[in-house]
Amino acid sequence: MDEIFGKIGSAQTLSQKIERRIEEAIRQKKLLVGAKLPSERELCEMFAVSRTALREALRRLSARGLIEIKKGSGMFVSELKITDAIDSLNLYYDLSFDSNLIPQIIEVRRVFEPEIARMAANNRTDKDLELLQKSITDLEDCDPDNTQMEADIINKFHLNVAKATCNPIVIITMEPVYSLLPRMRNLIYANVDGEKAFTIKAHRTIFEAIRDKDADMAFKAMVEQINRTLEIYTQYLKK
Amino acid sequence: MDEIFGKIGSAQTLSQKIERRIEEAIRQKKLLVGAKLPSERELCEMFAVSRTALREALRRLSARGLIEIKKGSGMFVSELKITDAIDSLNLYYDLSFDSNLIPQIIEVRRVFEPEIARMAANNRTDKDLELLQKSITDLEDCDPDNTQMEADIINKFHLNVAKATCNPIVIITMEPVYSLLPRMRNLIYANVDGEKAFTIKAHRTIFEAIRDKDADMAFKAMVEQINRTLEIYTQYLKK
DNA sequence: AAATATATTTTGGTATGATCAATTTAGATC
DNA sequence: GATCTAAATTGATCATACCAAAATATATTT
Repeated sequence: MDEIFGKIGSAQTLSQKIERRIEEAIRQKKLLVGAKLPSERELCEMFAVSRTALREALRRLSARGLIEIKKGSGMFVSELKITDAIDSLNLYYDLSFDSNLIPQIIEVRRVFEPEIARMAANNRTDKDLELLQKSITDLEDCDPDNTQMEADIINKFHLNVAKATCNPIVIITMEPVYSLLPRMRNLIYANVDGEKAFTIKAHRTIFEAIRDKDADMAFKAMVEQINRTLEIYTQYLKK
Repeated sequence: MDEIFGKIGSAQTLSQKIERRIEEAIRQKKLLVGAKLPSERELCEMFAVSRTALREALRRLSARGLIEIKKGSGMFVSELKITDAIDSLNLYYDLSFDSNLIPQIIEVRRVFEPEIARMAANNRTDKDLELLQKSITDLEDCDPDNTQMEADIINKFHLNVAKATCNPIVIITMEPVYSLLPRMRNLIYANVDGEKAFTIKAHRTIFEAIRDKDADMAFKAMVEQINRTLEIYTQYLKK
């Protein structure tokens, strides 16, 4: 009990109270996705507040992606997209980008991705395989000078591996991490000769292991791939 | 190019334009963290808009964590906290939670947490150790019948292990997962006799391994703990 | 002169009422 | 029954007034 003088009930503003009320209703599924909210005028009466206060609460909720406001037709509970959260994360990195995070991102990938590859090899569907196959051919066909596109394709491949685990928690867990990759890939690959050939080969190996449902091989191949990424980054740092 | 008929330039509302303008200024560091914005009345004049429109833009920005508004003193560019992004992720998880996901959550933990424990053993600071120590004693002192509190303490312990990795990416990645645990823990522990004794022992072992910087032991102990969780859950399902 | 108490000003928060513009709905027309 | 048109609904913006918290300036006290 060391928080005797913790923050006081933080005098919430009226519009914040309204925001919480509606947010709670959504969290508790009293308002389902797609449901139409009462009109502004009606809500004002129900809450017994002015339109000003009410509208500011609604603006906040829409800024957070909880509701969607359509002029002329009404306000609707929207399905919170994970991109809303990721946008927030990206904004964070835009504002406080710190290249120190790059090794930490790689570390996370080094620890998590091999296991993800193993899971994918065990659980992948034929549909997943098609997507992975497509990423591989896209990568091979990609203009060697277009490093941006190459980076995008590789990201997509890794995201598809995560999808192939058939575990939605894995996907939403890793999505924010992958969303950070474009920030660093260009930086790195642009500076290493002959890297592309290796990259293609490594990814093909991972693909084949998942295709053959060889979980241990998938694990191993992913370890190698990420270790290589780490090496390249370390090299890059020395320059 | 399959989006020939993609959405049109989405008629932005006035307050959204204002929001973007200010957001851009912040992104481009024209407004630095801590900087005080002009007062509402001044901004109205500068943008030549009404207070209503301006305020709604400001409410949005504060909802997203970009600015902080202090009644009576003014509005300030705030240091976007990582917790803003995490809150957003948590909300997403919260809304898309489904008890069918429980085994998949456990699977993710089984794969990720041992590695996290290893990282924690390698990187933990003394400060981290204190927090972990506190969680352990809290757990031992906890009223055996208060399963809710017990669950909270255990969650905190695991979150603190993640923090002890000293890798912010790990925290971002795992925090939303942990935020789901309170929903399932009660469900499970409430139904198993003699579980608490084991739980305490297991967590103490993890703690000691991290304390002694014994990475392999930390890994192993965490594996055991999670496997036990899985067992209990499986038992529970059969009932 | 320094510290304290008080009054004033500044700043964000809320309330009304009016008007504009996009959509939808209801009604009239063919 | 389909189509066009007018009216009603709904969110967006504006202008003005007043409230309340915080900061600042001023007066008072020691």
